[in-house]
Amino acid sequence: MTQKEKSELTKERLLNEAEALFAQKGYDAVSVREITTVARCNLAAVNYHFGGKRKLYLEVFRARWVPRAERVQKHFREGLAAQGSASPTAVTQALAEAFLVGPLSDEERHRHYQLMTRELGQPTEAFELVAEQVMRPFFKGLAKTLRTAMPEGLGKERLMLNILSIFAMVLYFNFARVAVTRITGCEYDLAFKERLVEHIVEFSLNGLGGSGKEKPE
Amino acid sequence: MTQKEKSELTKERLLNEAEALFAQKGYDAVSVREITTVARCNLAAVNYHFGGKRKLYLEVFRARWVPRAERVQKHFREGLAAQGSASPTAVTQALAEAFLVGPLSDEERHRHYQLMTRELGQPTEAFELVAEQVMRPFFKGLAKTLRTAMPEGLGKERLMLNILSIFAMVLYFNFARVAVTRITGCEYDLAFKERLVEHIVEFSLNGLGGSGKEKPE
DNA sequence: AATCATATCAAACGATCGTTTTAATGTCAA
DNA sequence: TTGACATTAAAACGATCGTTTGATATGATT
Repeated sequence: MTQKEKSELTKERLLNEAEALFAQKGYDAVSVREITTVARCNLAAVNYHFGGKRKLYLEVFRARWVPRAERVQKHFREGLAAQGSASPTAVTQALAEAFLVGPLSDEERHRHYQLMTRELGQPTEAFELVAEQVMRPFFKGLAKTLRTAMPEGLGKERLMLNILSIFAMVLYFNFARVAVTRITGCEYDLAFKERLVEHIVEFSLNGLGGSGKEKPE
Repeated sequence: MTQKEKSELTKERLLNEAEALFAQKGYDAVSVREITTVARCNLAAVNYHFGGKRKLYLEVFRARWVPRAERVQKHFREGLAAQGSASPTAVTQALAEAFLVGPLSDEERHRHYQLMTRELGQPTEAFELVAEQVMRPFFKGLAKTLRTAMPEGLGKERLMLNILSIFAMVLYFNFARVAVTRITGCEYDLAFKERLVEHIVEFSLNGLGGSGKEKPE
């Protein structure tokens, strides 16, 4: 193995472990020593390869988060195309499927949304990256897709709020797993996650009305 | 002013400033020196009055967060009673009103949900407090209220998921204000917050279907 | 084989962290 | 007024933080 390849492996390990730790504990709660220890390399490696802790954090988003988000988006577009329709039902179904199941492993998805939620609550430079390279093009395309299938009277803002509300549930049920488990008593096994997808799709499409018609007062 | 009263004022200032900083930056990103500086007291005051940084954090939840949550719950119950009905519509309306407007000032509410969301994503001892003293009784009562108004076939789990989904939106739109502003282009002024309440209520009740009927394919 | 560039390493840097210690100050009862 | 007590204040503690340094080892180049 060449020198260059070994160096690349070290960078890979650092990115992987850094992402896992940042997602799990947040930027401030993770030390460079902790990262380099689990990545089995020297303390100075972070500064040597990335130029510092902050830049490693940003590189996690550049080299890991953004590409993964693009994979999810691609999966969504293909799923929507496969349905042959851009109705709200089809879009919602495809959205929920892509973001809750999609091309990611469960562990990957958990990390993904943890990082995202942290940035949402406390935006840093990384959020600029995500907003510009991932969110903006996605929302632009999605709004265009949906506009043709929804009533013309529906303003752009309402459209955005609808999409954001679906996101809210997706992020929440991934971010707050521990709490959700505690409240519902359900572990995040395959069966529960399937029910979760079903619920979010149904709720997004029909709200409370979908899972039970309102009794007359 | 007596000695005791002055001491209480110091504790009050510490609790207030600590809560604001913890909500804004998260536990790890806030130092005891920062808290004591903005609270205009000595560095040692945190240890003297609360026994340490961790215990101050817990006291923020005990003395500030839990009582505030109980105020919100009281407001919800009264709002529901005023409607004279426990239909899903009435409950949703009362929920959204209590949690998005309710008895709290905007700043208070923002802090409240920031702290909550941080605990959801990374539960500490404080989450135990919240789960036991606030969430458990609330969900218990809410489930009981809703069960009579919803179809009998609707399982307890689905009921929980519906409530959690409303929570998800409430938390999200409070926690991710910066991002929401960035995406929608809307500032969190009074008008936008009113539209937000309207949206969440409508979305919770009718999903996407409520804000625009699906076009035939 | 000799030279150079690169990656890794142990060690130490100054800064800041939460906490403790010790002294000074103010308050209230006796 | 004096002694006891509670609170504040300044200073220092050891630990850990992110980063830098200089030495060493390793692979590539001439």
